[in-house]
Amino acid sequence: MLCSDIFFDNSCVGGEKMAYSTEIDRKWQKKWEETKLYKFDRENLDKKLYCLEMFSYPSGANLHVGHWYNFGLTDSWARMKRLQGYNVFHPMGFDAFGLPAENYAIKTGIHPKDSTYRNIRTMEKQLKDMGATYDWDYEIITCDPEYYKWTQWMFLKLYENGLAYRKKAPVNWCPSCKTVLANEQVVDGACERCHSEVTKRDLTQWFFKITEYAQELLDCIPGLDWPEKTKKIQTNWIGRSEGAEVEFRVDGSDLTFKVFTTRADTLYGVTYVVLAPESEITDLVTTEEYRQQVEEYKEFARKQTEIERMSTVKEKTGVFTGGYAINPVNNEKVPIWIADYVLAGYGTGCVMAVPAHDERDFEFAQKFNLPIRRVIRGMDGMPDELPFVEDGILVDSMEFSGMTSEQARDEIVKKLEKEGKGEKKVNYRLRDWLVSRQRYWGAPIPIVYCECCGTVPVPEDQLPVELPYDVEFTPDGESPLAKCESYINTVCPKCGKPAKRDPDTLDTFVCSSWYFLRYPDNRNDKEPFNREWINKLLPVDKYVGGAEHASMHLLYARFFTKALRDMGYLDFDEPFLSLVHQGTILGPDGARMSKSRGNTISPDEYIEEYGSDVFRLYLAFGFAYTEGGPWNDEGIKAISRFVNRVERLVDSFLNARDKTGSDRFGPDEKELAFVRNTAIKSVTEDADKFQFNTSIARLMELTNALYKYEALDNKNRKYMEETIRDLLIMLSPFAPHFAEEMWEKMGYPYSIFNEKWPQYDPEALKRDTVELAVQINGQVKYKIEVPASADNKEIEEAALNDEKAAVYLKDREIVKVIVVKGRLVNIVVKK
RNA sequence: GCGGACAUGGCGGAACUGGCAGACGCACCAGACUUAGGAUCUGGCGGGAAACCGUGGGGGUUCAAGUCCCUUUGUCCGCACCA
Repeated sequence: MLCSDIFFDNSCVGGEKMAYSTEIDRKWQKKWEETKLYKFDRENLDKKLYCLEMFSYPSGANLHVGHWYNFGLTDSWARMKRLQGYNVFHPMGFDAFGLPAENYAIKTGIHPKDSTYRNIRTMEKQLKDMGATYDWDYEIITCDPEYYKWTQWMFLKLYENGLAYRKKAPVNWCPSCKTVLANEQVVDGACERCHSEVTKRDLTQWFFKITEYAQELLDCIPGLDWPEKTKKIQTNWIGRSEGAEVEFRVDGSDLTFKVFTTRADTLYGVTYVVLAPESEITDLVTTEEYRQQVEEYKEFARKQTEIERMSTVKEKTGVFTGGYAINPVNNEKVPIWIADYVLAGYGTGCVMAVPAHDERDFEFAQKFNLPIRRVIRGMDGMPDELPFVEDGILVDSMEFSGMTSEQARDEIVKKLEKEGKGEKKVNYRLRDWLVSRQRYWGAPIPIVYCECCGTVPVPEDQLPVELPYDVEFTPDGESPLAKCESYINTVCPKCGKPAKRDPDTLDTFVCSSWYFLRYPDNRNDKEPFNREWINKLLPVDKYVGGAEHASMHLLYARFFTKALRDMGYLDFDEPFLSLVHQGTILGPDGARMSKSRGNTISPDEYIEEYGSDVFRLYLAFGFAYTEGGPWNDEGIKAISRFVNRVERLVDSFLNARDKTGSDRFGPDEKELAFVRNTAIKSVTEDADKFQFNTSIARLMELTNALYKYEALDNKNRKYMEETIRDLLIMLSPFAPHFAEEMWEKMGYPYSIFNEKWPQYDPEALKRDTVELAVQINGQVKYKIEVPASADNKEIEEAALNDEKAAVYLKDREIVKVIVVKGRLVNIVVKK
């Protein structure tokens, strides 16, 4: 038993202490810090590269596999870029406001501020243990008053520029989180965070006018180096739709209302109009006789949860208001209904119903016995039973009859335009961003309400509006800050009379909408950032984080950037030029990791056993980066073996260093050179596009080739050393501590990270002869060896004259021969 | 319901612009070294006795298809009464 360690441990080869471990990690982390290896160089900005991971929420637990996958591998990428001569700016910080800390406080009584800062300390330590290249001088923490002061400043600037406004509107309410939510935070009718069913509440809340930028947000998407999927999500989220706005008059009154339609060609088929139950004009058109049923229906609609309302299978409901509208194209009187299939937030909240040519209207009309009038026929006898929703030829539409739908849309709107009753209109699905939250742990909204002066922004020199510490934050639907007398009661900055502060805090997405702008200038206490300086450092060149932020953070950050540009604070259009999403590492059972499933993988245990580099390397090698996949214990063991294999290679090289070698450059060296240069080329290209698995594969091949070469009796030690040198440099981004240790072992000067990334020699990739596959009618039958320089004619001859060819060509006619240089020869024959 | 992505050995995953499918690794098998092996090294490894067959299923285009087109199934994602 006593000896088992020695026997079963691989640490005693060649009498020297072997095996990379956490000790090596610590050794180099210390040295890197002491020598300030990763300090960003503020001078040489012509080759700057801003590499950023989405910062994270400081949770109490240790870093999980997902953090390592995102941070560790992006760090490898950053390290490679550094070796390639880039001046890499790679900061890290914390998205520290948010619900978990507050909920934790409600449960345990520990103040969010205390738990958050404690968690941040733990996480900082863990991130340092990971050995990433972060320059901590640029750290930011969004719950620091020095940071949220500027978040509040952002709010005020948006307010001054008409991009922040307050309105009363039906807003999404999560009964469990006891706060409102932005549209983006409602997923399938449920709260994104706690999955409770979201309901509607009529509240006065702050909004950011992101819709003002809908078109530009859409227009810039094609130019972004982002995953297509993410671009598509944003495009759909913005949801541009072209149509017309048409004005209807209410019968017997001066009142008018507009409807948005993409099918102006069907205007002659309108048989009724429908208002959203929440629409303000509902009350105005409702007649006394129908008032009660309208009120009852409004109540019914209001009570529904989002999930109920969104259900497309449910039967249509609605009631007649008693009022009538006049169709502007033919002055026909049509009844006005209200129904919850019309959404208050989209378009004008009113639709013209054309049951003959719209499925929803058709269903509704059938149920309530409303007239259905065909005005479109299918083209060329195309089947056109109702509801016929395609384009076609107009019928029964006065002078427009006979036109195509496309033509009629234009002509009808033109006519309405002349009469001032309609115009072309682009509509967006995107709604303004609701930013108020009835919670404590967030940046306070810097607004004061004064009885005399009304809504008064807090003057800049009074920022930050600090969060009070002693607060009762049990949520009851009212903002915790509202109950904090000392906070809520203040004086009006304008007139000095008593006034009240806004009791809400800002959505944490506001904090993360501009943090990338603050990193480069995080100590600036005069302004959020210096314009000239961030114009030099931004945009972010490579942004890496989860795909779940496609329609929220990434859209908001783009909006902020554009708004700040237009307000004159910066001079670029987009914050993140290139974006990568990491995949998800699943549990060994292939399911999403979760405590309840008991399939979580704790990085710490593996790091303790194998060291941080082995863990990182496994994450790099075992998965397609953007896909992720199931964890596999065997995989990490394999990587550990690979690391040991490299170390043994270095050791055996060193043991024989003094022995004489040759300086020949024969076939063996040529073969080694081929593998070496292939590796350089492939690793450079693959790692650049976050294809780490194939990068590591090429390094394994190079290691295998070196082993093969090492086994030879007579070798060119100088060339072998050069090759090992390249191997270590290329391995260093992925296994930084280990590579640094091997580098030192080889006797090279500190640090490997100050070396130059190797460049491949195209000559070494050329082989003297190449093997080509020969196909007969597309099937590979045999192989031939030809000089690499052979032209098509020579290759064809070699293929046809090969001794193996005869069998296949006997009694057959050669139709043609296709030669693909360097690949194959295809001989097409027939009997 | 609409839109998109994906589907490759026992497993994780490779495959340029249509050009030898299965790189690299795991697992497995054999051998070597060994008192020993869960260490290390060497070799093998899609199926099939072979002809041949093989990239979810079916069809097509092409000299040639994992890759392009049509269709179908399954998984995942986005949107979901958007007028």
